Amino acid sequence: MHPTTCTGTTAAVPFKVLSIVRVTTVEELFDVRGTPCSFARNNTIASEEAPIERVYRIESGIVRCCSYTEDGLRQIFAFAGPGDLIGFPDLDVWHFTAEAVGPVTARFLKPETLDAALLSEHCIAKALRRHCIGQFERRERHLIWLSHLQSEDRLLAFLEDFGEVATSEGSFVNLPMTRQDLGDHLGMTLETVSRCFGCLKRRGAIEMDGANRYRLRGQQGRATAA
Amino acid sequence: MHPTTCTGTTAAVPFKVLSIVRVTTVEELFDVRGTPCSFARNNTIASEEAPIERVYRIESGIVRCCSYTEDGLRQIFAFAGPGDLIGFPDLDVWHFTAEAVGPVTARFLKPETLDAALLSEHCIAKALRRHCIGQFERRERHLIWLSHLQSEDRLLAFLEDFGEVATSEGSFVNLPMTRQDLGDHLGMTLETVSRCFGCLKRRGAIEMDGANRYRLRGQQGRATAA
DNA sequence: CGATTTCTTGAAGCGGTTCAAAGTTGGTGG
DNA sequence: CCACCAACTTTGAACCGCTTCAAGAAATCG
Repeated sequence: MHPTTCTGTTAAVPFKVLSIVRVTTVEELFDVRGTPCSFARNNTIASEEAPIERVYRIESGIVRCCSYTEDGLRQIFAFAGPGDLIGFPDLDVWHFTAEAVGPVTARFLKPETLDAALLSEHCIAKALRRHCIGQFERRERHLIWLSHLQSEDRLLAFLEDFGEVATSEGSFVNLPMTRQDLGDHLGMTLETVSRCFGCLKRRGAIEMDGANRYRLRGQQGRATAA
Repeated sequence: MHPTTCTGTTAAVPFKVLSIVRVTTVEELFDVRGTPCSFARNNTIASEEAPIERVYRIESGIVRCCSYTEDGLRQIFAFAGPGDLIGFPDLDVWHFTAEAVGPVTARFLKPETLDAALLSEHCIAKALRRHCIGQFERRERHLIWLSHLQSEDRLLAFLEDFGEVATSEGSFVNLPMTRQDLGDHLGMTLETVSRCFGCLKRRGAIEMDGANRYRLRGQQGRATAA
């Protein structure tokens, strides 16, 4: 039907008029229509089972997306960082809990706003589909970590992955979450996480500056020989 | 824009004219436009990294969706059964391998066909988004199994889950996959899978008719006490 | 029927958990 | 500025569940 020019990256055009302008990317939509908000450390941004009244894009800080089992165990599915989206407009209720690991700033949209954009702009619909699939692939990678890597390599895989997204200051990467958080993400106890940090340091795979800042050192490969 | 009546379930209207008719559900789209095909046991339906030229809906049989790591280990993400969709139109290449566990029949569409439907029918777009999110939630449940349940409960959780979808003949559920397949799905060795079947039988949680047919027996709860 | 694959069972070894205690960090108030 | 407290991290030792290796039983197929 109406052919639409979809540019992948959009330069930050200084919009002042909100009404007529066509918004053709998800990023733009949040920039133009999103409402800023912020959360303190350990605040709950969204609760599992609660109705979805806002969908978020994180601006700064780290959010843990997790689920609590009936026996009180916690599984952290992902740590979401700046630029990441949280929530799908098509769902009625949250399927996970989102909590601020440290201070977090974000922007939110009403699901209806995003829904309307999906109807009128196929580019946005496609971008959202791809986003969903991307998350999907992340979960599958995570599954592979849990079933095929043992603790030390699991932690290393995470650190490599996290380094990609996280802002590295002076080439050290900030790790705002606790050992318990990491354990609940990687399916191991906090003690094992701590021990693995020790092993990785001794092995020379990582360097650390305090307990919460790390830097990868070269291509160290796996502890387990092929 | 054009408001469209979207009925969740569509009665099997006997269409003979393919051209003008509007197709408003994914099911209908596969029924009307899909091409039937079939695969023998252990045939590869799709290979990871290969371009996506067809998206499938399974009609009969079970398909394992998996990925092979560089060290030759296999992770089975899911066993797809009748009615399940395999492949996303938005991706260029397959992000997993799909193989027939036993004989499989399916229907396929060209991604372009589905893409076109997504553009013209918002109902279909929404249905596909929900499908994707559903798969997503499945992976997250799987993650919880892997990190918080031990082998016996993990197998039981799978058997409960699989029983939901699988066709039960005389209330026994057919389990066409091998112990190795189950192990690669549940993150344990084939020996452990076998041993867990033994434990579950002894516990009275399941009944078996041969090695590949099972039946759940009541609410047995978990082996691990709360 | 023999040949191959799949399943079951056993015994030893190892990785991660559990429980326990000490060390470290960061924030608060005297 | 230092003392104190709470939260977090590190380290140690015993224990347990799963893996590994190995052998035998059962099912499947030409």
